[in-house]
Amino acid sequence: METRVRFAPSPTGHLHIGNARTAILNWLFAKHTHGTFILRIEDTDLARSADEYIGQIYEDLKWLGLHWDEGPDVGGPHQYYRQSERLDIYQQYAQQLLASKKAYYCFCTPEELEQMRGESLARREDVQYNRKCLYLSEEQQRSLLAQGRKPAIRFHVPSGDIVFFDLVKGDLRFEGDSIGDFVIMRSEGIPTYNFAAVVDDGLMKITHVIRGDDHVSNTPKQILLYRAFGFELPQFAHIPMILGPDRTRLSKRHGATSIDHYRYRGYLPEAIINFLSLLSWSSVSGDEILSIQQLIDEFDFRRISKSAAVFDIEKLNWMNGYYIRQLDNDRLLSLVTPFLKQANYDISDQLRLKKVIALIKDHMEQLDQVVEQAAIFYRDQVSFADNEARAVVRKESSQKIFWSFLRELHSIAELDANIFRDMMKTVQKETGIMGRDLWQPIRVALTGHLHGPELPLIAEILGRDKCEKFIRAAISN
RNA sequence: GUCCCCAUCGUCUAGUGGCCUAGGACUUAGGAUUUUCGAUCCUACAACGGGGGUUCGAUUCCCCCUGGGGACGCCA
Repeated sequence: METRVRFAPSPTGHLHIGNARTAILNWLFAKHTHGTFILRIEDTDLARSADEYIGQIYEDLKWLGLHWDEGPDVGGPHQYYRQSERLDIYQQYAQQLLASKKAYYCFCTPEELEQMRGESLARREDVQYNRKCLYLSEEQQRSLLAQGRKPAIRFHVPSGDIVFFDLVKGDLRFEGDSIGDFVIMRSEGIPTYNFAAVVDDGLMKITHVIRGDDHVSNTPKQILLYRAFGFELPQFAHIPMILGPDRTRLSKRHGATSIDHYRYRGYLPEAIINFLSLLSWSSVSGDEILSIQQLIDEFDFRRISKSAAVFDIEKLNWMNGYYIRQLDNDRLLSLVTPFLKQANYDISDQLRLKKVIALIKDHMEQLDQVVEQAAIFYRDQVSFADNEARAVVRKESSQKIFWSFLRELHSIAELDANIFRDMMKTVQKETGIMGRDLWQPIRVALTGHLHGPELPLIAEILGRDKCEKFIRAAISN
């Protein structure tokens, strides 16, 4: 049987890390099984949904490389793929439940419901709808309707346990009595999430529902709906949540959580996918650096752990740096160019830029760091990073080195890495200073930093004249 | 309050009764290399939440406790 999975985000903001992980897992599974990956936009929350976010979701997904086979923009055999365009379908299915008495009108107002909830809570009782409207007679309903009251529609939850097998959680059991009659249609004729999702998943013939852990308690409700409609039940796979460092659900207060933030900071999609895959999952081999193809090949629900995972930015950074180091220089050059342009660097000398990139490649964990890393090559004046750097330059021995270095510089016409090394040897002999004490002052004079890329190559790229200028500046500092 | 789920180094995880003196990765600390820095390589620190069972033997199976998370909405 062909597998059909869907990623169904709500356009209420940017694509979130957690949602992205859900999308990735759905996509990986679709690829693994040669199935169909569907994008469905769940925009039934009129107040919070916005069209602009739909475009952003497309962009983020495309950037990650997760292309969909059916969706609002590409169409497909189960038109439409935006819930706001399917309102009449939901209406029709709701009427069907009403007719078969599996659902009923509820005239309670939000205020009344709120009050009821408050009272139950105060009495330390279960907060469930009390089925007040279930017992309304036909006449009462008619008169309420005649008054112009707009009722919501509630599903009448039958008693009895609901059991199902979850691909990652295993056997799950819920007591029917612990589930209250839930609203499937709001008074304005808009479906609620649980209802719309089931109608769509049923109609779109979704075979596997892969989604976040936070939906497990929705699942029994949905199963009841599937049964009420006679839809074939999909397989469920509830993947663990991603947590912040304080072990609560990852959210804005933990820092950047939207995928586009990571895109703009210069994280690589393959690093993001690799990293996110490793949350609550591990490969059989234990390898952690895995290509997209390997992730597709190795996808297996049985290897997804049941417990939540903390999002560790440190490890993501390391992994992104690793992926950057693996990039070939031309590719890195093109990836990094937009950042340099944005920072107004004069990158007309591409040959020089290439040397710069090759040099700082090992020092980057995010692409946007190219701006600060390359800064030393695109300025006319050295500024010292901190007091420690300034102190190094001011040391008496450092000043000795500078004078000696300057003399050497005057004896040459052109500077390259090898000549620089020879010069350093001479300076060492002349001053009797060696090792760190010799190299660090020159590094700081040339770059302003205590740390940085290989010094001879820095000198080569800077060139004779700039080196002279910077050393002179360090002397008079 | 009710329902559901989870529990191995600081973090991500391996582990499905003996191979575990619990393995790997990130982080941190040392070292090697580099006459400097980074990258790289090596080494080290560091965990089975507690209590009961079952068993010849429990990280692994069962129960309780504790801790954490999620849901209980005319949000998704």
